[in-house]
Amino acid sequence: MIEEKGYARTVDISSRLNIQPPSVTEMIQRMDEGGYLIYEKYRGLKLTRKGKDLAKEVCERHKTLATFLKILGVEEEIAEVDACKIEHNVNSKTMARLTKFVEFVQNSNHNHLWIEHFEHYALTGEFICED
Amino acid sequence: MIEEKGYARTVDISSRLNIQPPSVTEMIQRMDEGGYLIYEKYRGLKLTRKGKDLAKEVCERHKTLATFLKILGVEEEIAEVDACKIEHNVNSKTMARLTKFVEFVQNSNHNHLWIEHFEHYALTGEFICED
DNA sequence: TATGAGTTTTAGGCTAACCTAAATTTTTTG
DNA sequence: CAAAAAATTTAGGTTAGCCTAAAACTCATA
Repeated sequence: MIEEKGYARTVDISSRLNIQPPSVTEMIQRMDEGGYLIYEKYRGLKLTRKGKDLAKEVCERHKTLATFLKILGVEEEIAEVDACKIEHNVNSKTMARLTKFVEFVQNSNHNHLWIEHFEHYALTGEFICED
Repeated sequence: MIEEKGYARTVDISSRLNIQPPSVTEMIQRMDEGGYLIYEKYRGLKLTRKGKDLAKEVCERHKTLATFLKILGVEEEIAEVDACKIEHNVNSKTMARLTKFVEFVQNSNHNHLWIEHFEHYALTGEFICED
């Protein structure tokens, strides 16, 4: 519904995050104090530059983490949930490393044989040896 | 110092965790209520079976996560800190997958060429192609 | 344009996890 | 073995992040 309207109401956020509307208002007020958004009571809010930058960073962290977990064979849904739990807590050097890893797997041309080998190991406990 | 004595005092725990002694006492009391340990005021405490099992599980999670991050090239210290932050939040299916991955890297006989390739990529941004 | 449905906010409350200051207990030592 | 030092606990306070119930506001429409 957010997508249709082009903006989010308090209720939209509260149902998306599975929390009650007053919690949303409260957090909006704290984000206003922190300078992440500009807020006008009952009327709406707008992200500031600072807010947008943070949002973008967290989104990217999330995407990277989720993709990463999926590469390792974690189910989509679990990967998404776990990415949420990790995205705020991890050192940025760690994130940088995970990002590199995802790039490495996704951007190189030759198909990563080792991933198939890993999947085989995860499934059977056996190592495929090519010598 | 804990290692020398064979047991931990409130102060040992508080300095290890960088929190004040009253916070330690408080948590000990909560863990007592939860059945994770048996506690005698001013005298000491002892982990129950339940407490030991949980401790063991969290230790293993920690070890796996830290090893995992180090395999990906995260610095030792950062890996340890981040492992602490993640160890309580991640789905056990995800943990299982990470465990498999660590086993896969550590137990297979042939040296994982892809890790060298990844390190090269992380360093230079270039892919090594062998064809 | 007044009203009622729906939305948003306020008010007040809860718990977890920390804190400091002060009281209590244990341990050390002169 | 008593007094001082150290460790531990209690008492009381804070903040974040949630909650419910009630008040305030908006807006469509009758």
